[in-house]
Amino acid sequence: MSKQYITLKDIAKALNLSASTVSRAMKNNPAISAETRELVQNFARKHKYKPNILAMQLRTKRNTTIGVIVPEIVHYFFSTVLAGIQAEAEKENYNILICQSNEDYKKEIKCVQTLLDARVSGILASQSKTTKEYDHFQEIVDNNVQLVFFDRICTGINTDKVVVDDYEGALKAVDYLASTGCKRIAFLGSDSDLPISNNRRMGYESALRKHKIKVIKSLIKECDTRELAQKIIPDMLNESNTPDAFFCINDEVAAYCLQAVKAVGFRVPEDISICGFTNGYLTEVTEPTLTSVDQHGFEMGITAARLLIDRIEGKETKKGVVSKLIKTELVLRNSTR
Amino acid sequence: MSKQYITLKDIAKALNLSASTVSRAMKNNPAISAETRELVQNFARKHKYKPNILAMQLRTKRNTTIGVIVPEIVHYFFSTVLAGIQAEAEKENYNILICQSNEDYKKEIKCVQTLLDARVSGILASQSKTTKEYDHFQEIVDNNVQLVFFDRICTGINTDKVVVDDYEGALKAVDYLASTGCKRIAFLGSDSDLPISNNRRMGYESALRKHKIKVIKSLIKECDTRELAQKIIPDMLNESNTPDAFFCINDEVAAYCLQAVKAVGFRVPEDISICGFTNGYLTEVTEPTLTSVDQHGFEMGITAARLLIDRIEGKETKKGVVSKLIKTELVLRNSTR
DNA sequence: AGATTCTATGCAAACGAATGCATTGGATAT
DNA sequence: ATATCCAATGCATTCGTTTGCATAGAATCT
Repeated sequence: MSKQYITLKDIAKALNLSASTVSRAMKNNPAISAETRELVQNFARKHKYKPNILAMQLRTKRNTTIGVIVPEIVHYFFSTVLAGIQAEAEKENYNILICQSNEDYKKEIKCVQTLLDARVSGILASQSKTTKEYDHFQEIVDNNVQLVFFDRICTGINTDKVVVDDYEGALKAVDYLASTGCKRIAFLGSDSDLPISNNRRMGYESALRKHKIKVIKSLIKECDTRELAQKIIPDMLNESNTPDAFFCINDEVAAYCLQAVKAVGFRVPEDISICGFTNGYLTEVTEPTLTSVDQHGFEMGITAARLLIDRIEGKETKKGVVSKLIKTELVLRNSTR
Repeated sequence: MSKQYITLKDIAKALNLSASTVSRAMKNNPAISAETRELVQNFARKHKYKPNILAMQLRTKRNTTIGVIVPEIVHYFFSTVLAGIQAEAEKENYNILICQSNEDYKKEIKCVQTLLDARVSGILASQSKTTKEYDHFQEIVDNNVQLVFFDRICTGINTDKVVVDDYEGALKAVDYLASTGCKRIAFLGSDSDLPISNNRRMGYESALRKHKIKVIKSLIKECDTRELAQKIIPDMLNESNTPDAFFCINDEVAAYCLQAVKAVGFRVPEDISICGFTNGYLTEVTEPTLTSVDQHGFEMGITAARLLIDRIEGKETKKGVVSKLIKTELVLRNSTR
């Protein structure tokens, strides 16, 4: 279709030079005289010459596109990470190709295929919740394509990763809750296969131990969506010994938790404290506003992209697996004492 | 770096055929005998042959990547549109390259360059708020690259577009407000240069006229961010004749409006009704929940991608400009009577 | 002046796939 | 038996760049 772009050969012909000379002149190759260089570059500028990246990449076998696989685009945290990836990639003149798995294993496989087909030189991935097998990720590695996981890492495969310090985030949050007098702190988590949930539970338990509070099984639930929140939380509030705090796996659950708690007549934070995880849009518009653990998604995106690009360009030379931790930050608002 | 992929030539050598035969066999070219076809395709499958898209595109000069320019990725509406674009593009085996202008004119120019450099065959764009000149968009057209605007269209350039029916959305919302008895309905809009804001104001005014309510200048403000909301709204509430409804340009402003209104002691919706625009995450977690106009971002993404791909493939043959309207939907919740 | 070096350039072959145009061998027609 | 045709395959070129190597002419050395 579009064929209006001018090529090296066109320039060469116009200037009575060979394509190789033009190529070198454009790249400031010292073998080319200053005059010709100027001549060529001026001509190129004037005629808006754009090198054909396809041809370039075909020839040099190096490609400046990286692929990203996220479970969902319409999601505060992931879109924040995407923004970070985009920022860093752009700085390094990489393009990013984005795929969405929709939390679906089959779709995730298709994403991998799409990205490998596109010959990306590296992939940043966050695993879908439903993924239990890893052959598709293994295929990436087998094809010598760099792979870095972020946030939802894949435990079945040994490769670089960037994760939020979930343990520490949970620890700080629950420590804070306990230090303000909460004794029966509930943990609303996710599938315990997911490291992010598991690590937070460990942080949660550590904090409890630190405060000499017993870990009670019935206060730990798998509850990571709006639907589950609206089903599970009212039940928990009906039991004899109601929680006096909820530490939630994400802001959404925390927000619906807030509603459920208020609906039953408890005051927040006087009777029950609530803390979320993400620190996204929602935190400022709930009533009361929501205390939450910030995951620094933008920074995570930058870090992950940085690491991937360093791998691609051979600047990160560590032989084994590189793991980076992104620090969390507890942001206090009015849903906690 | 990555050179492990197997090529047509490799297959040819292994099977003692020529590359052209292999190429044709892979494409089910009838000139090739059934046996050879099977032979080749089985071999290819077994060795996970992936055609090199770069080479293919270089040769055929058609490229299946489309670029997208959005003002912000971390934004409910735009991320929804992105998801729609992604879904449609994937269905048609197109890849999408995403750029973010950050509402910055200079950055937007850079986005265009990046996408043209990448030789995308089409671009979907939503203009940044700060853009007042259009040379960069013109360059897209000049290079014979297809261009479709969505949502924030560029008035300075004559090309296909997909927009929300802002006029009708505003009309429906304000009509509803008036029909529930609101008499002094404020409009919190955006820069009047932006068609989306202007069209909504017109819808707003039409609704008022329909209900024989006078349009009052002081009830129309430019207020499209959290910061402005927190500054402007309290002032409006302090005036003698306070509004009894706010129709806001987005959910965010509506949510902060809600807070400001309640802070002064008004009840929502009894004293003052509030209506947002977007119908995103926020609407369910405010108190009361927020009535809002749904923009059907996902559908917009699909429609825009569809149109662009049809243009690229020559299936949309209309000579002039194609404009598509996405219908809105008023979603009633508890912030309106 | 002849040999050597350097400077600036061009030639040609890649990269991987697609494709118009041969070419081959066998089958059919005459 | 020869001419004709078709089916199946190969050759060679092309897309736009890059790059090792060759080469031309000028400059320097001896």
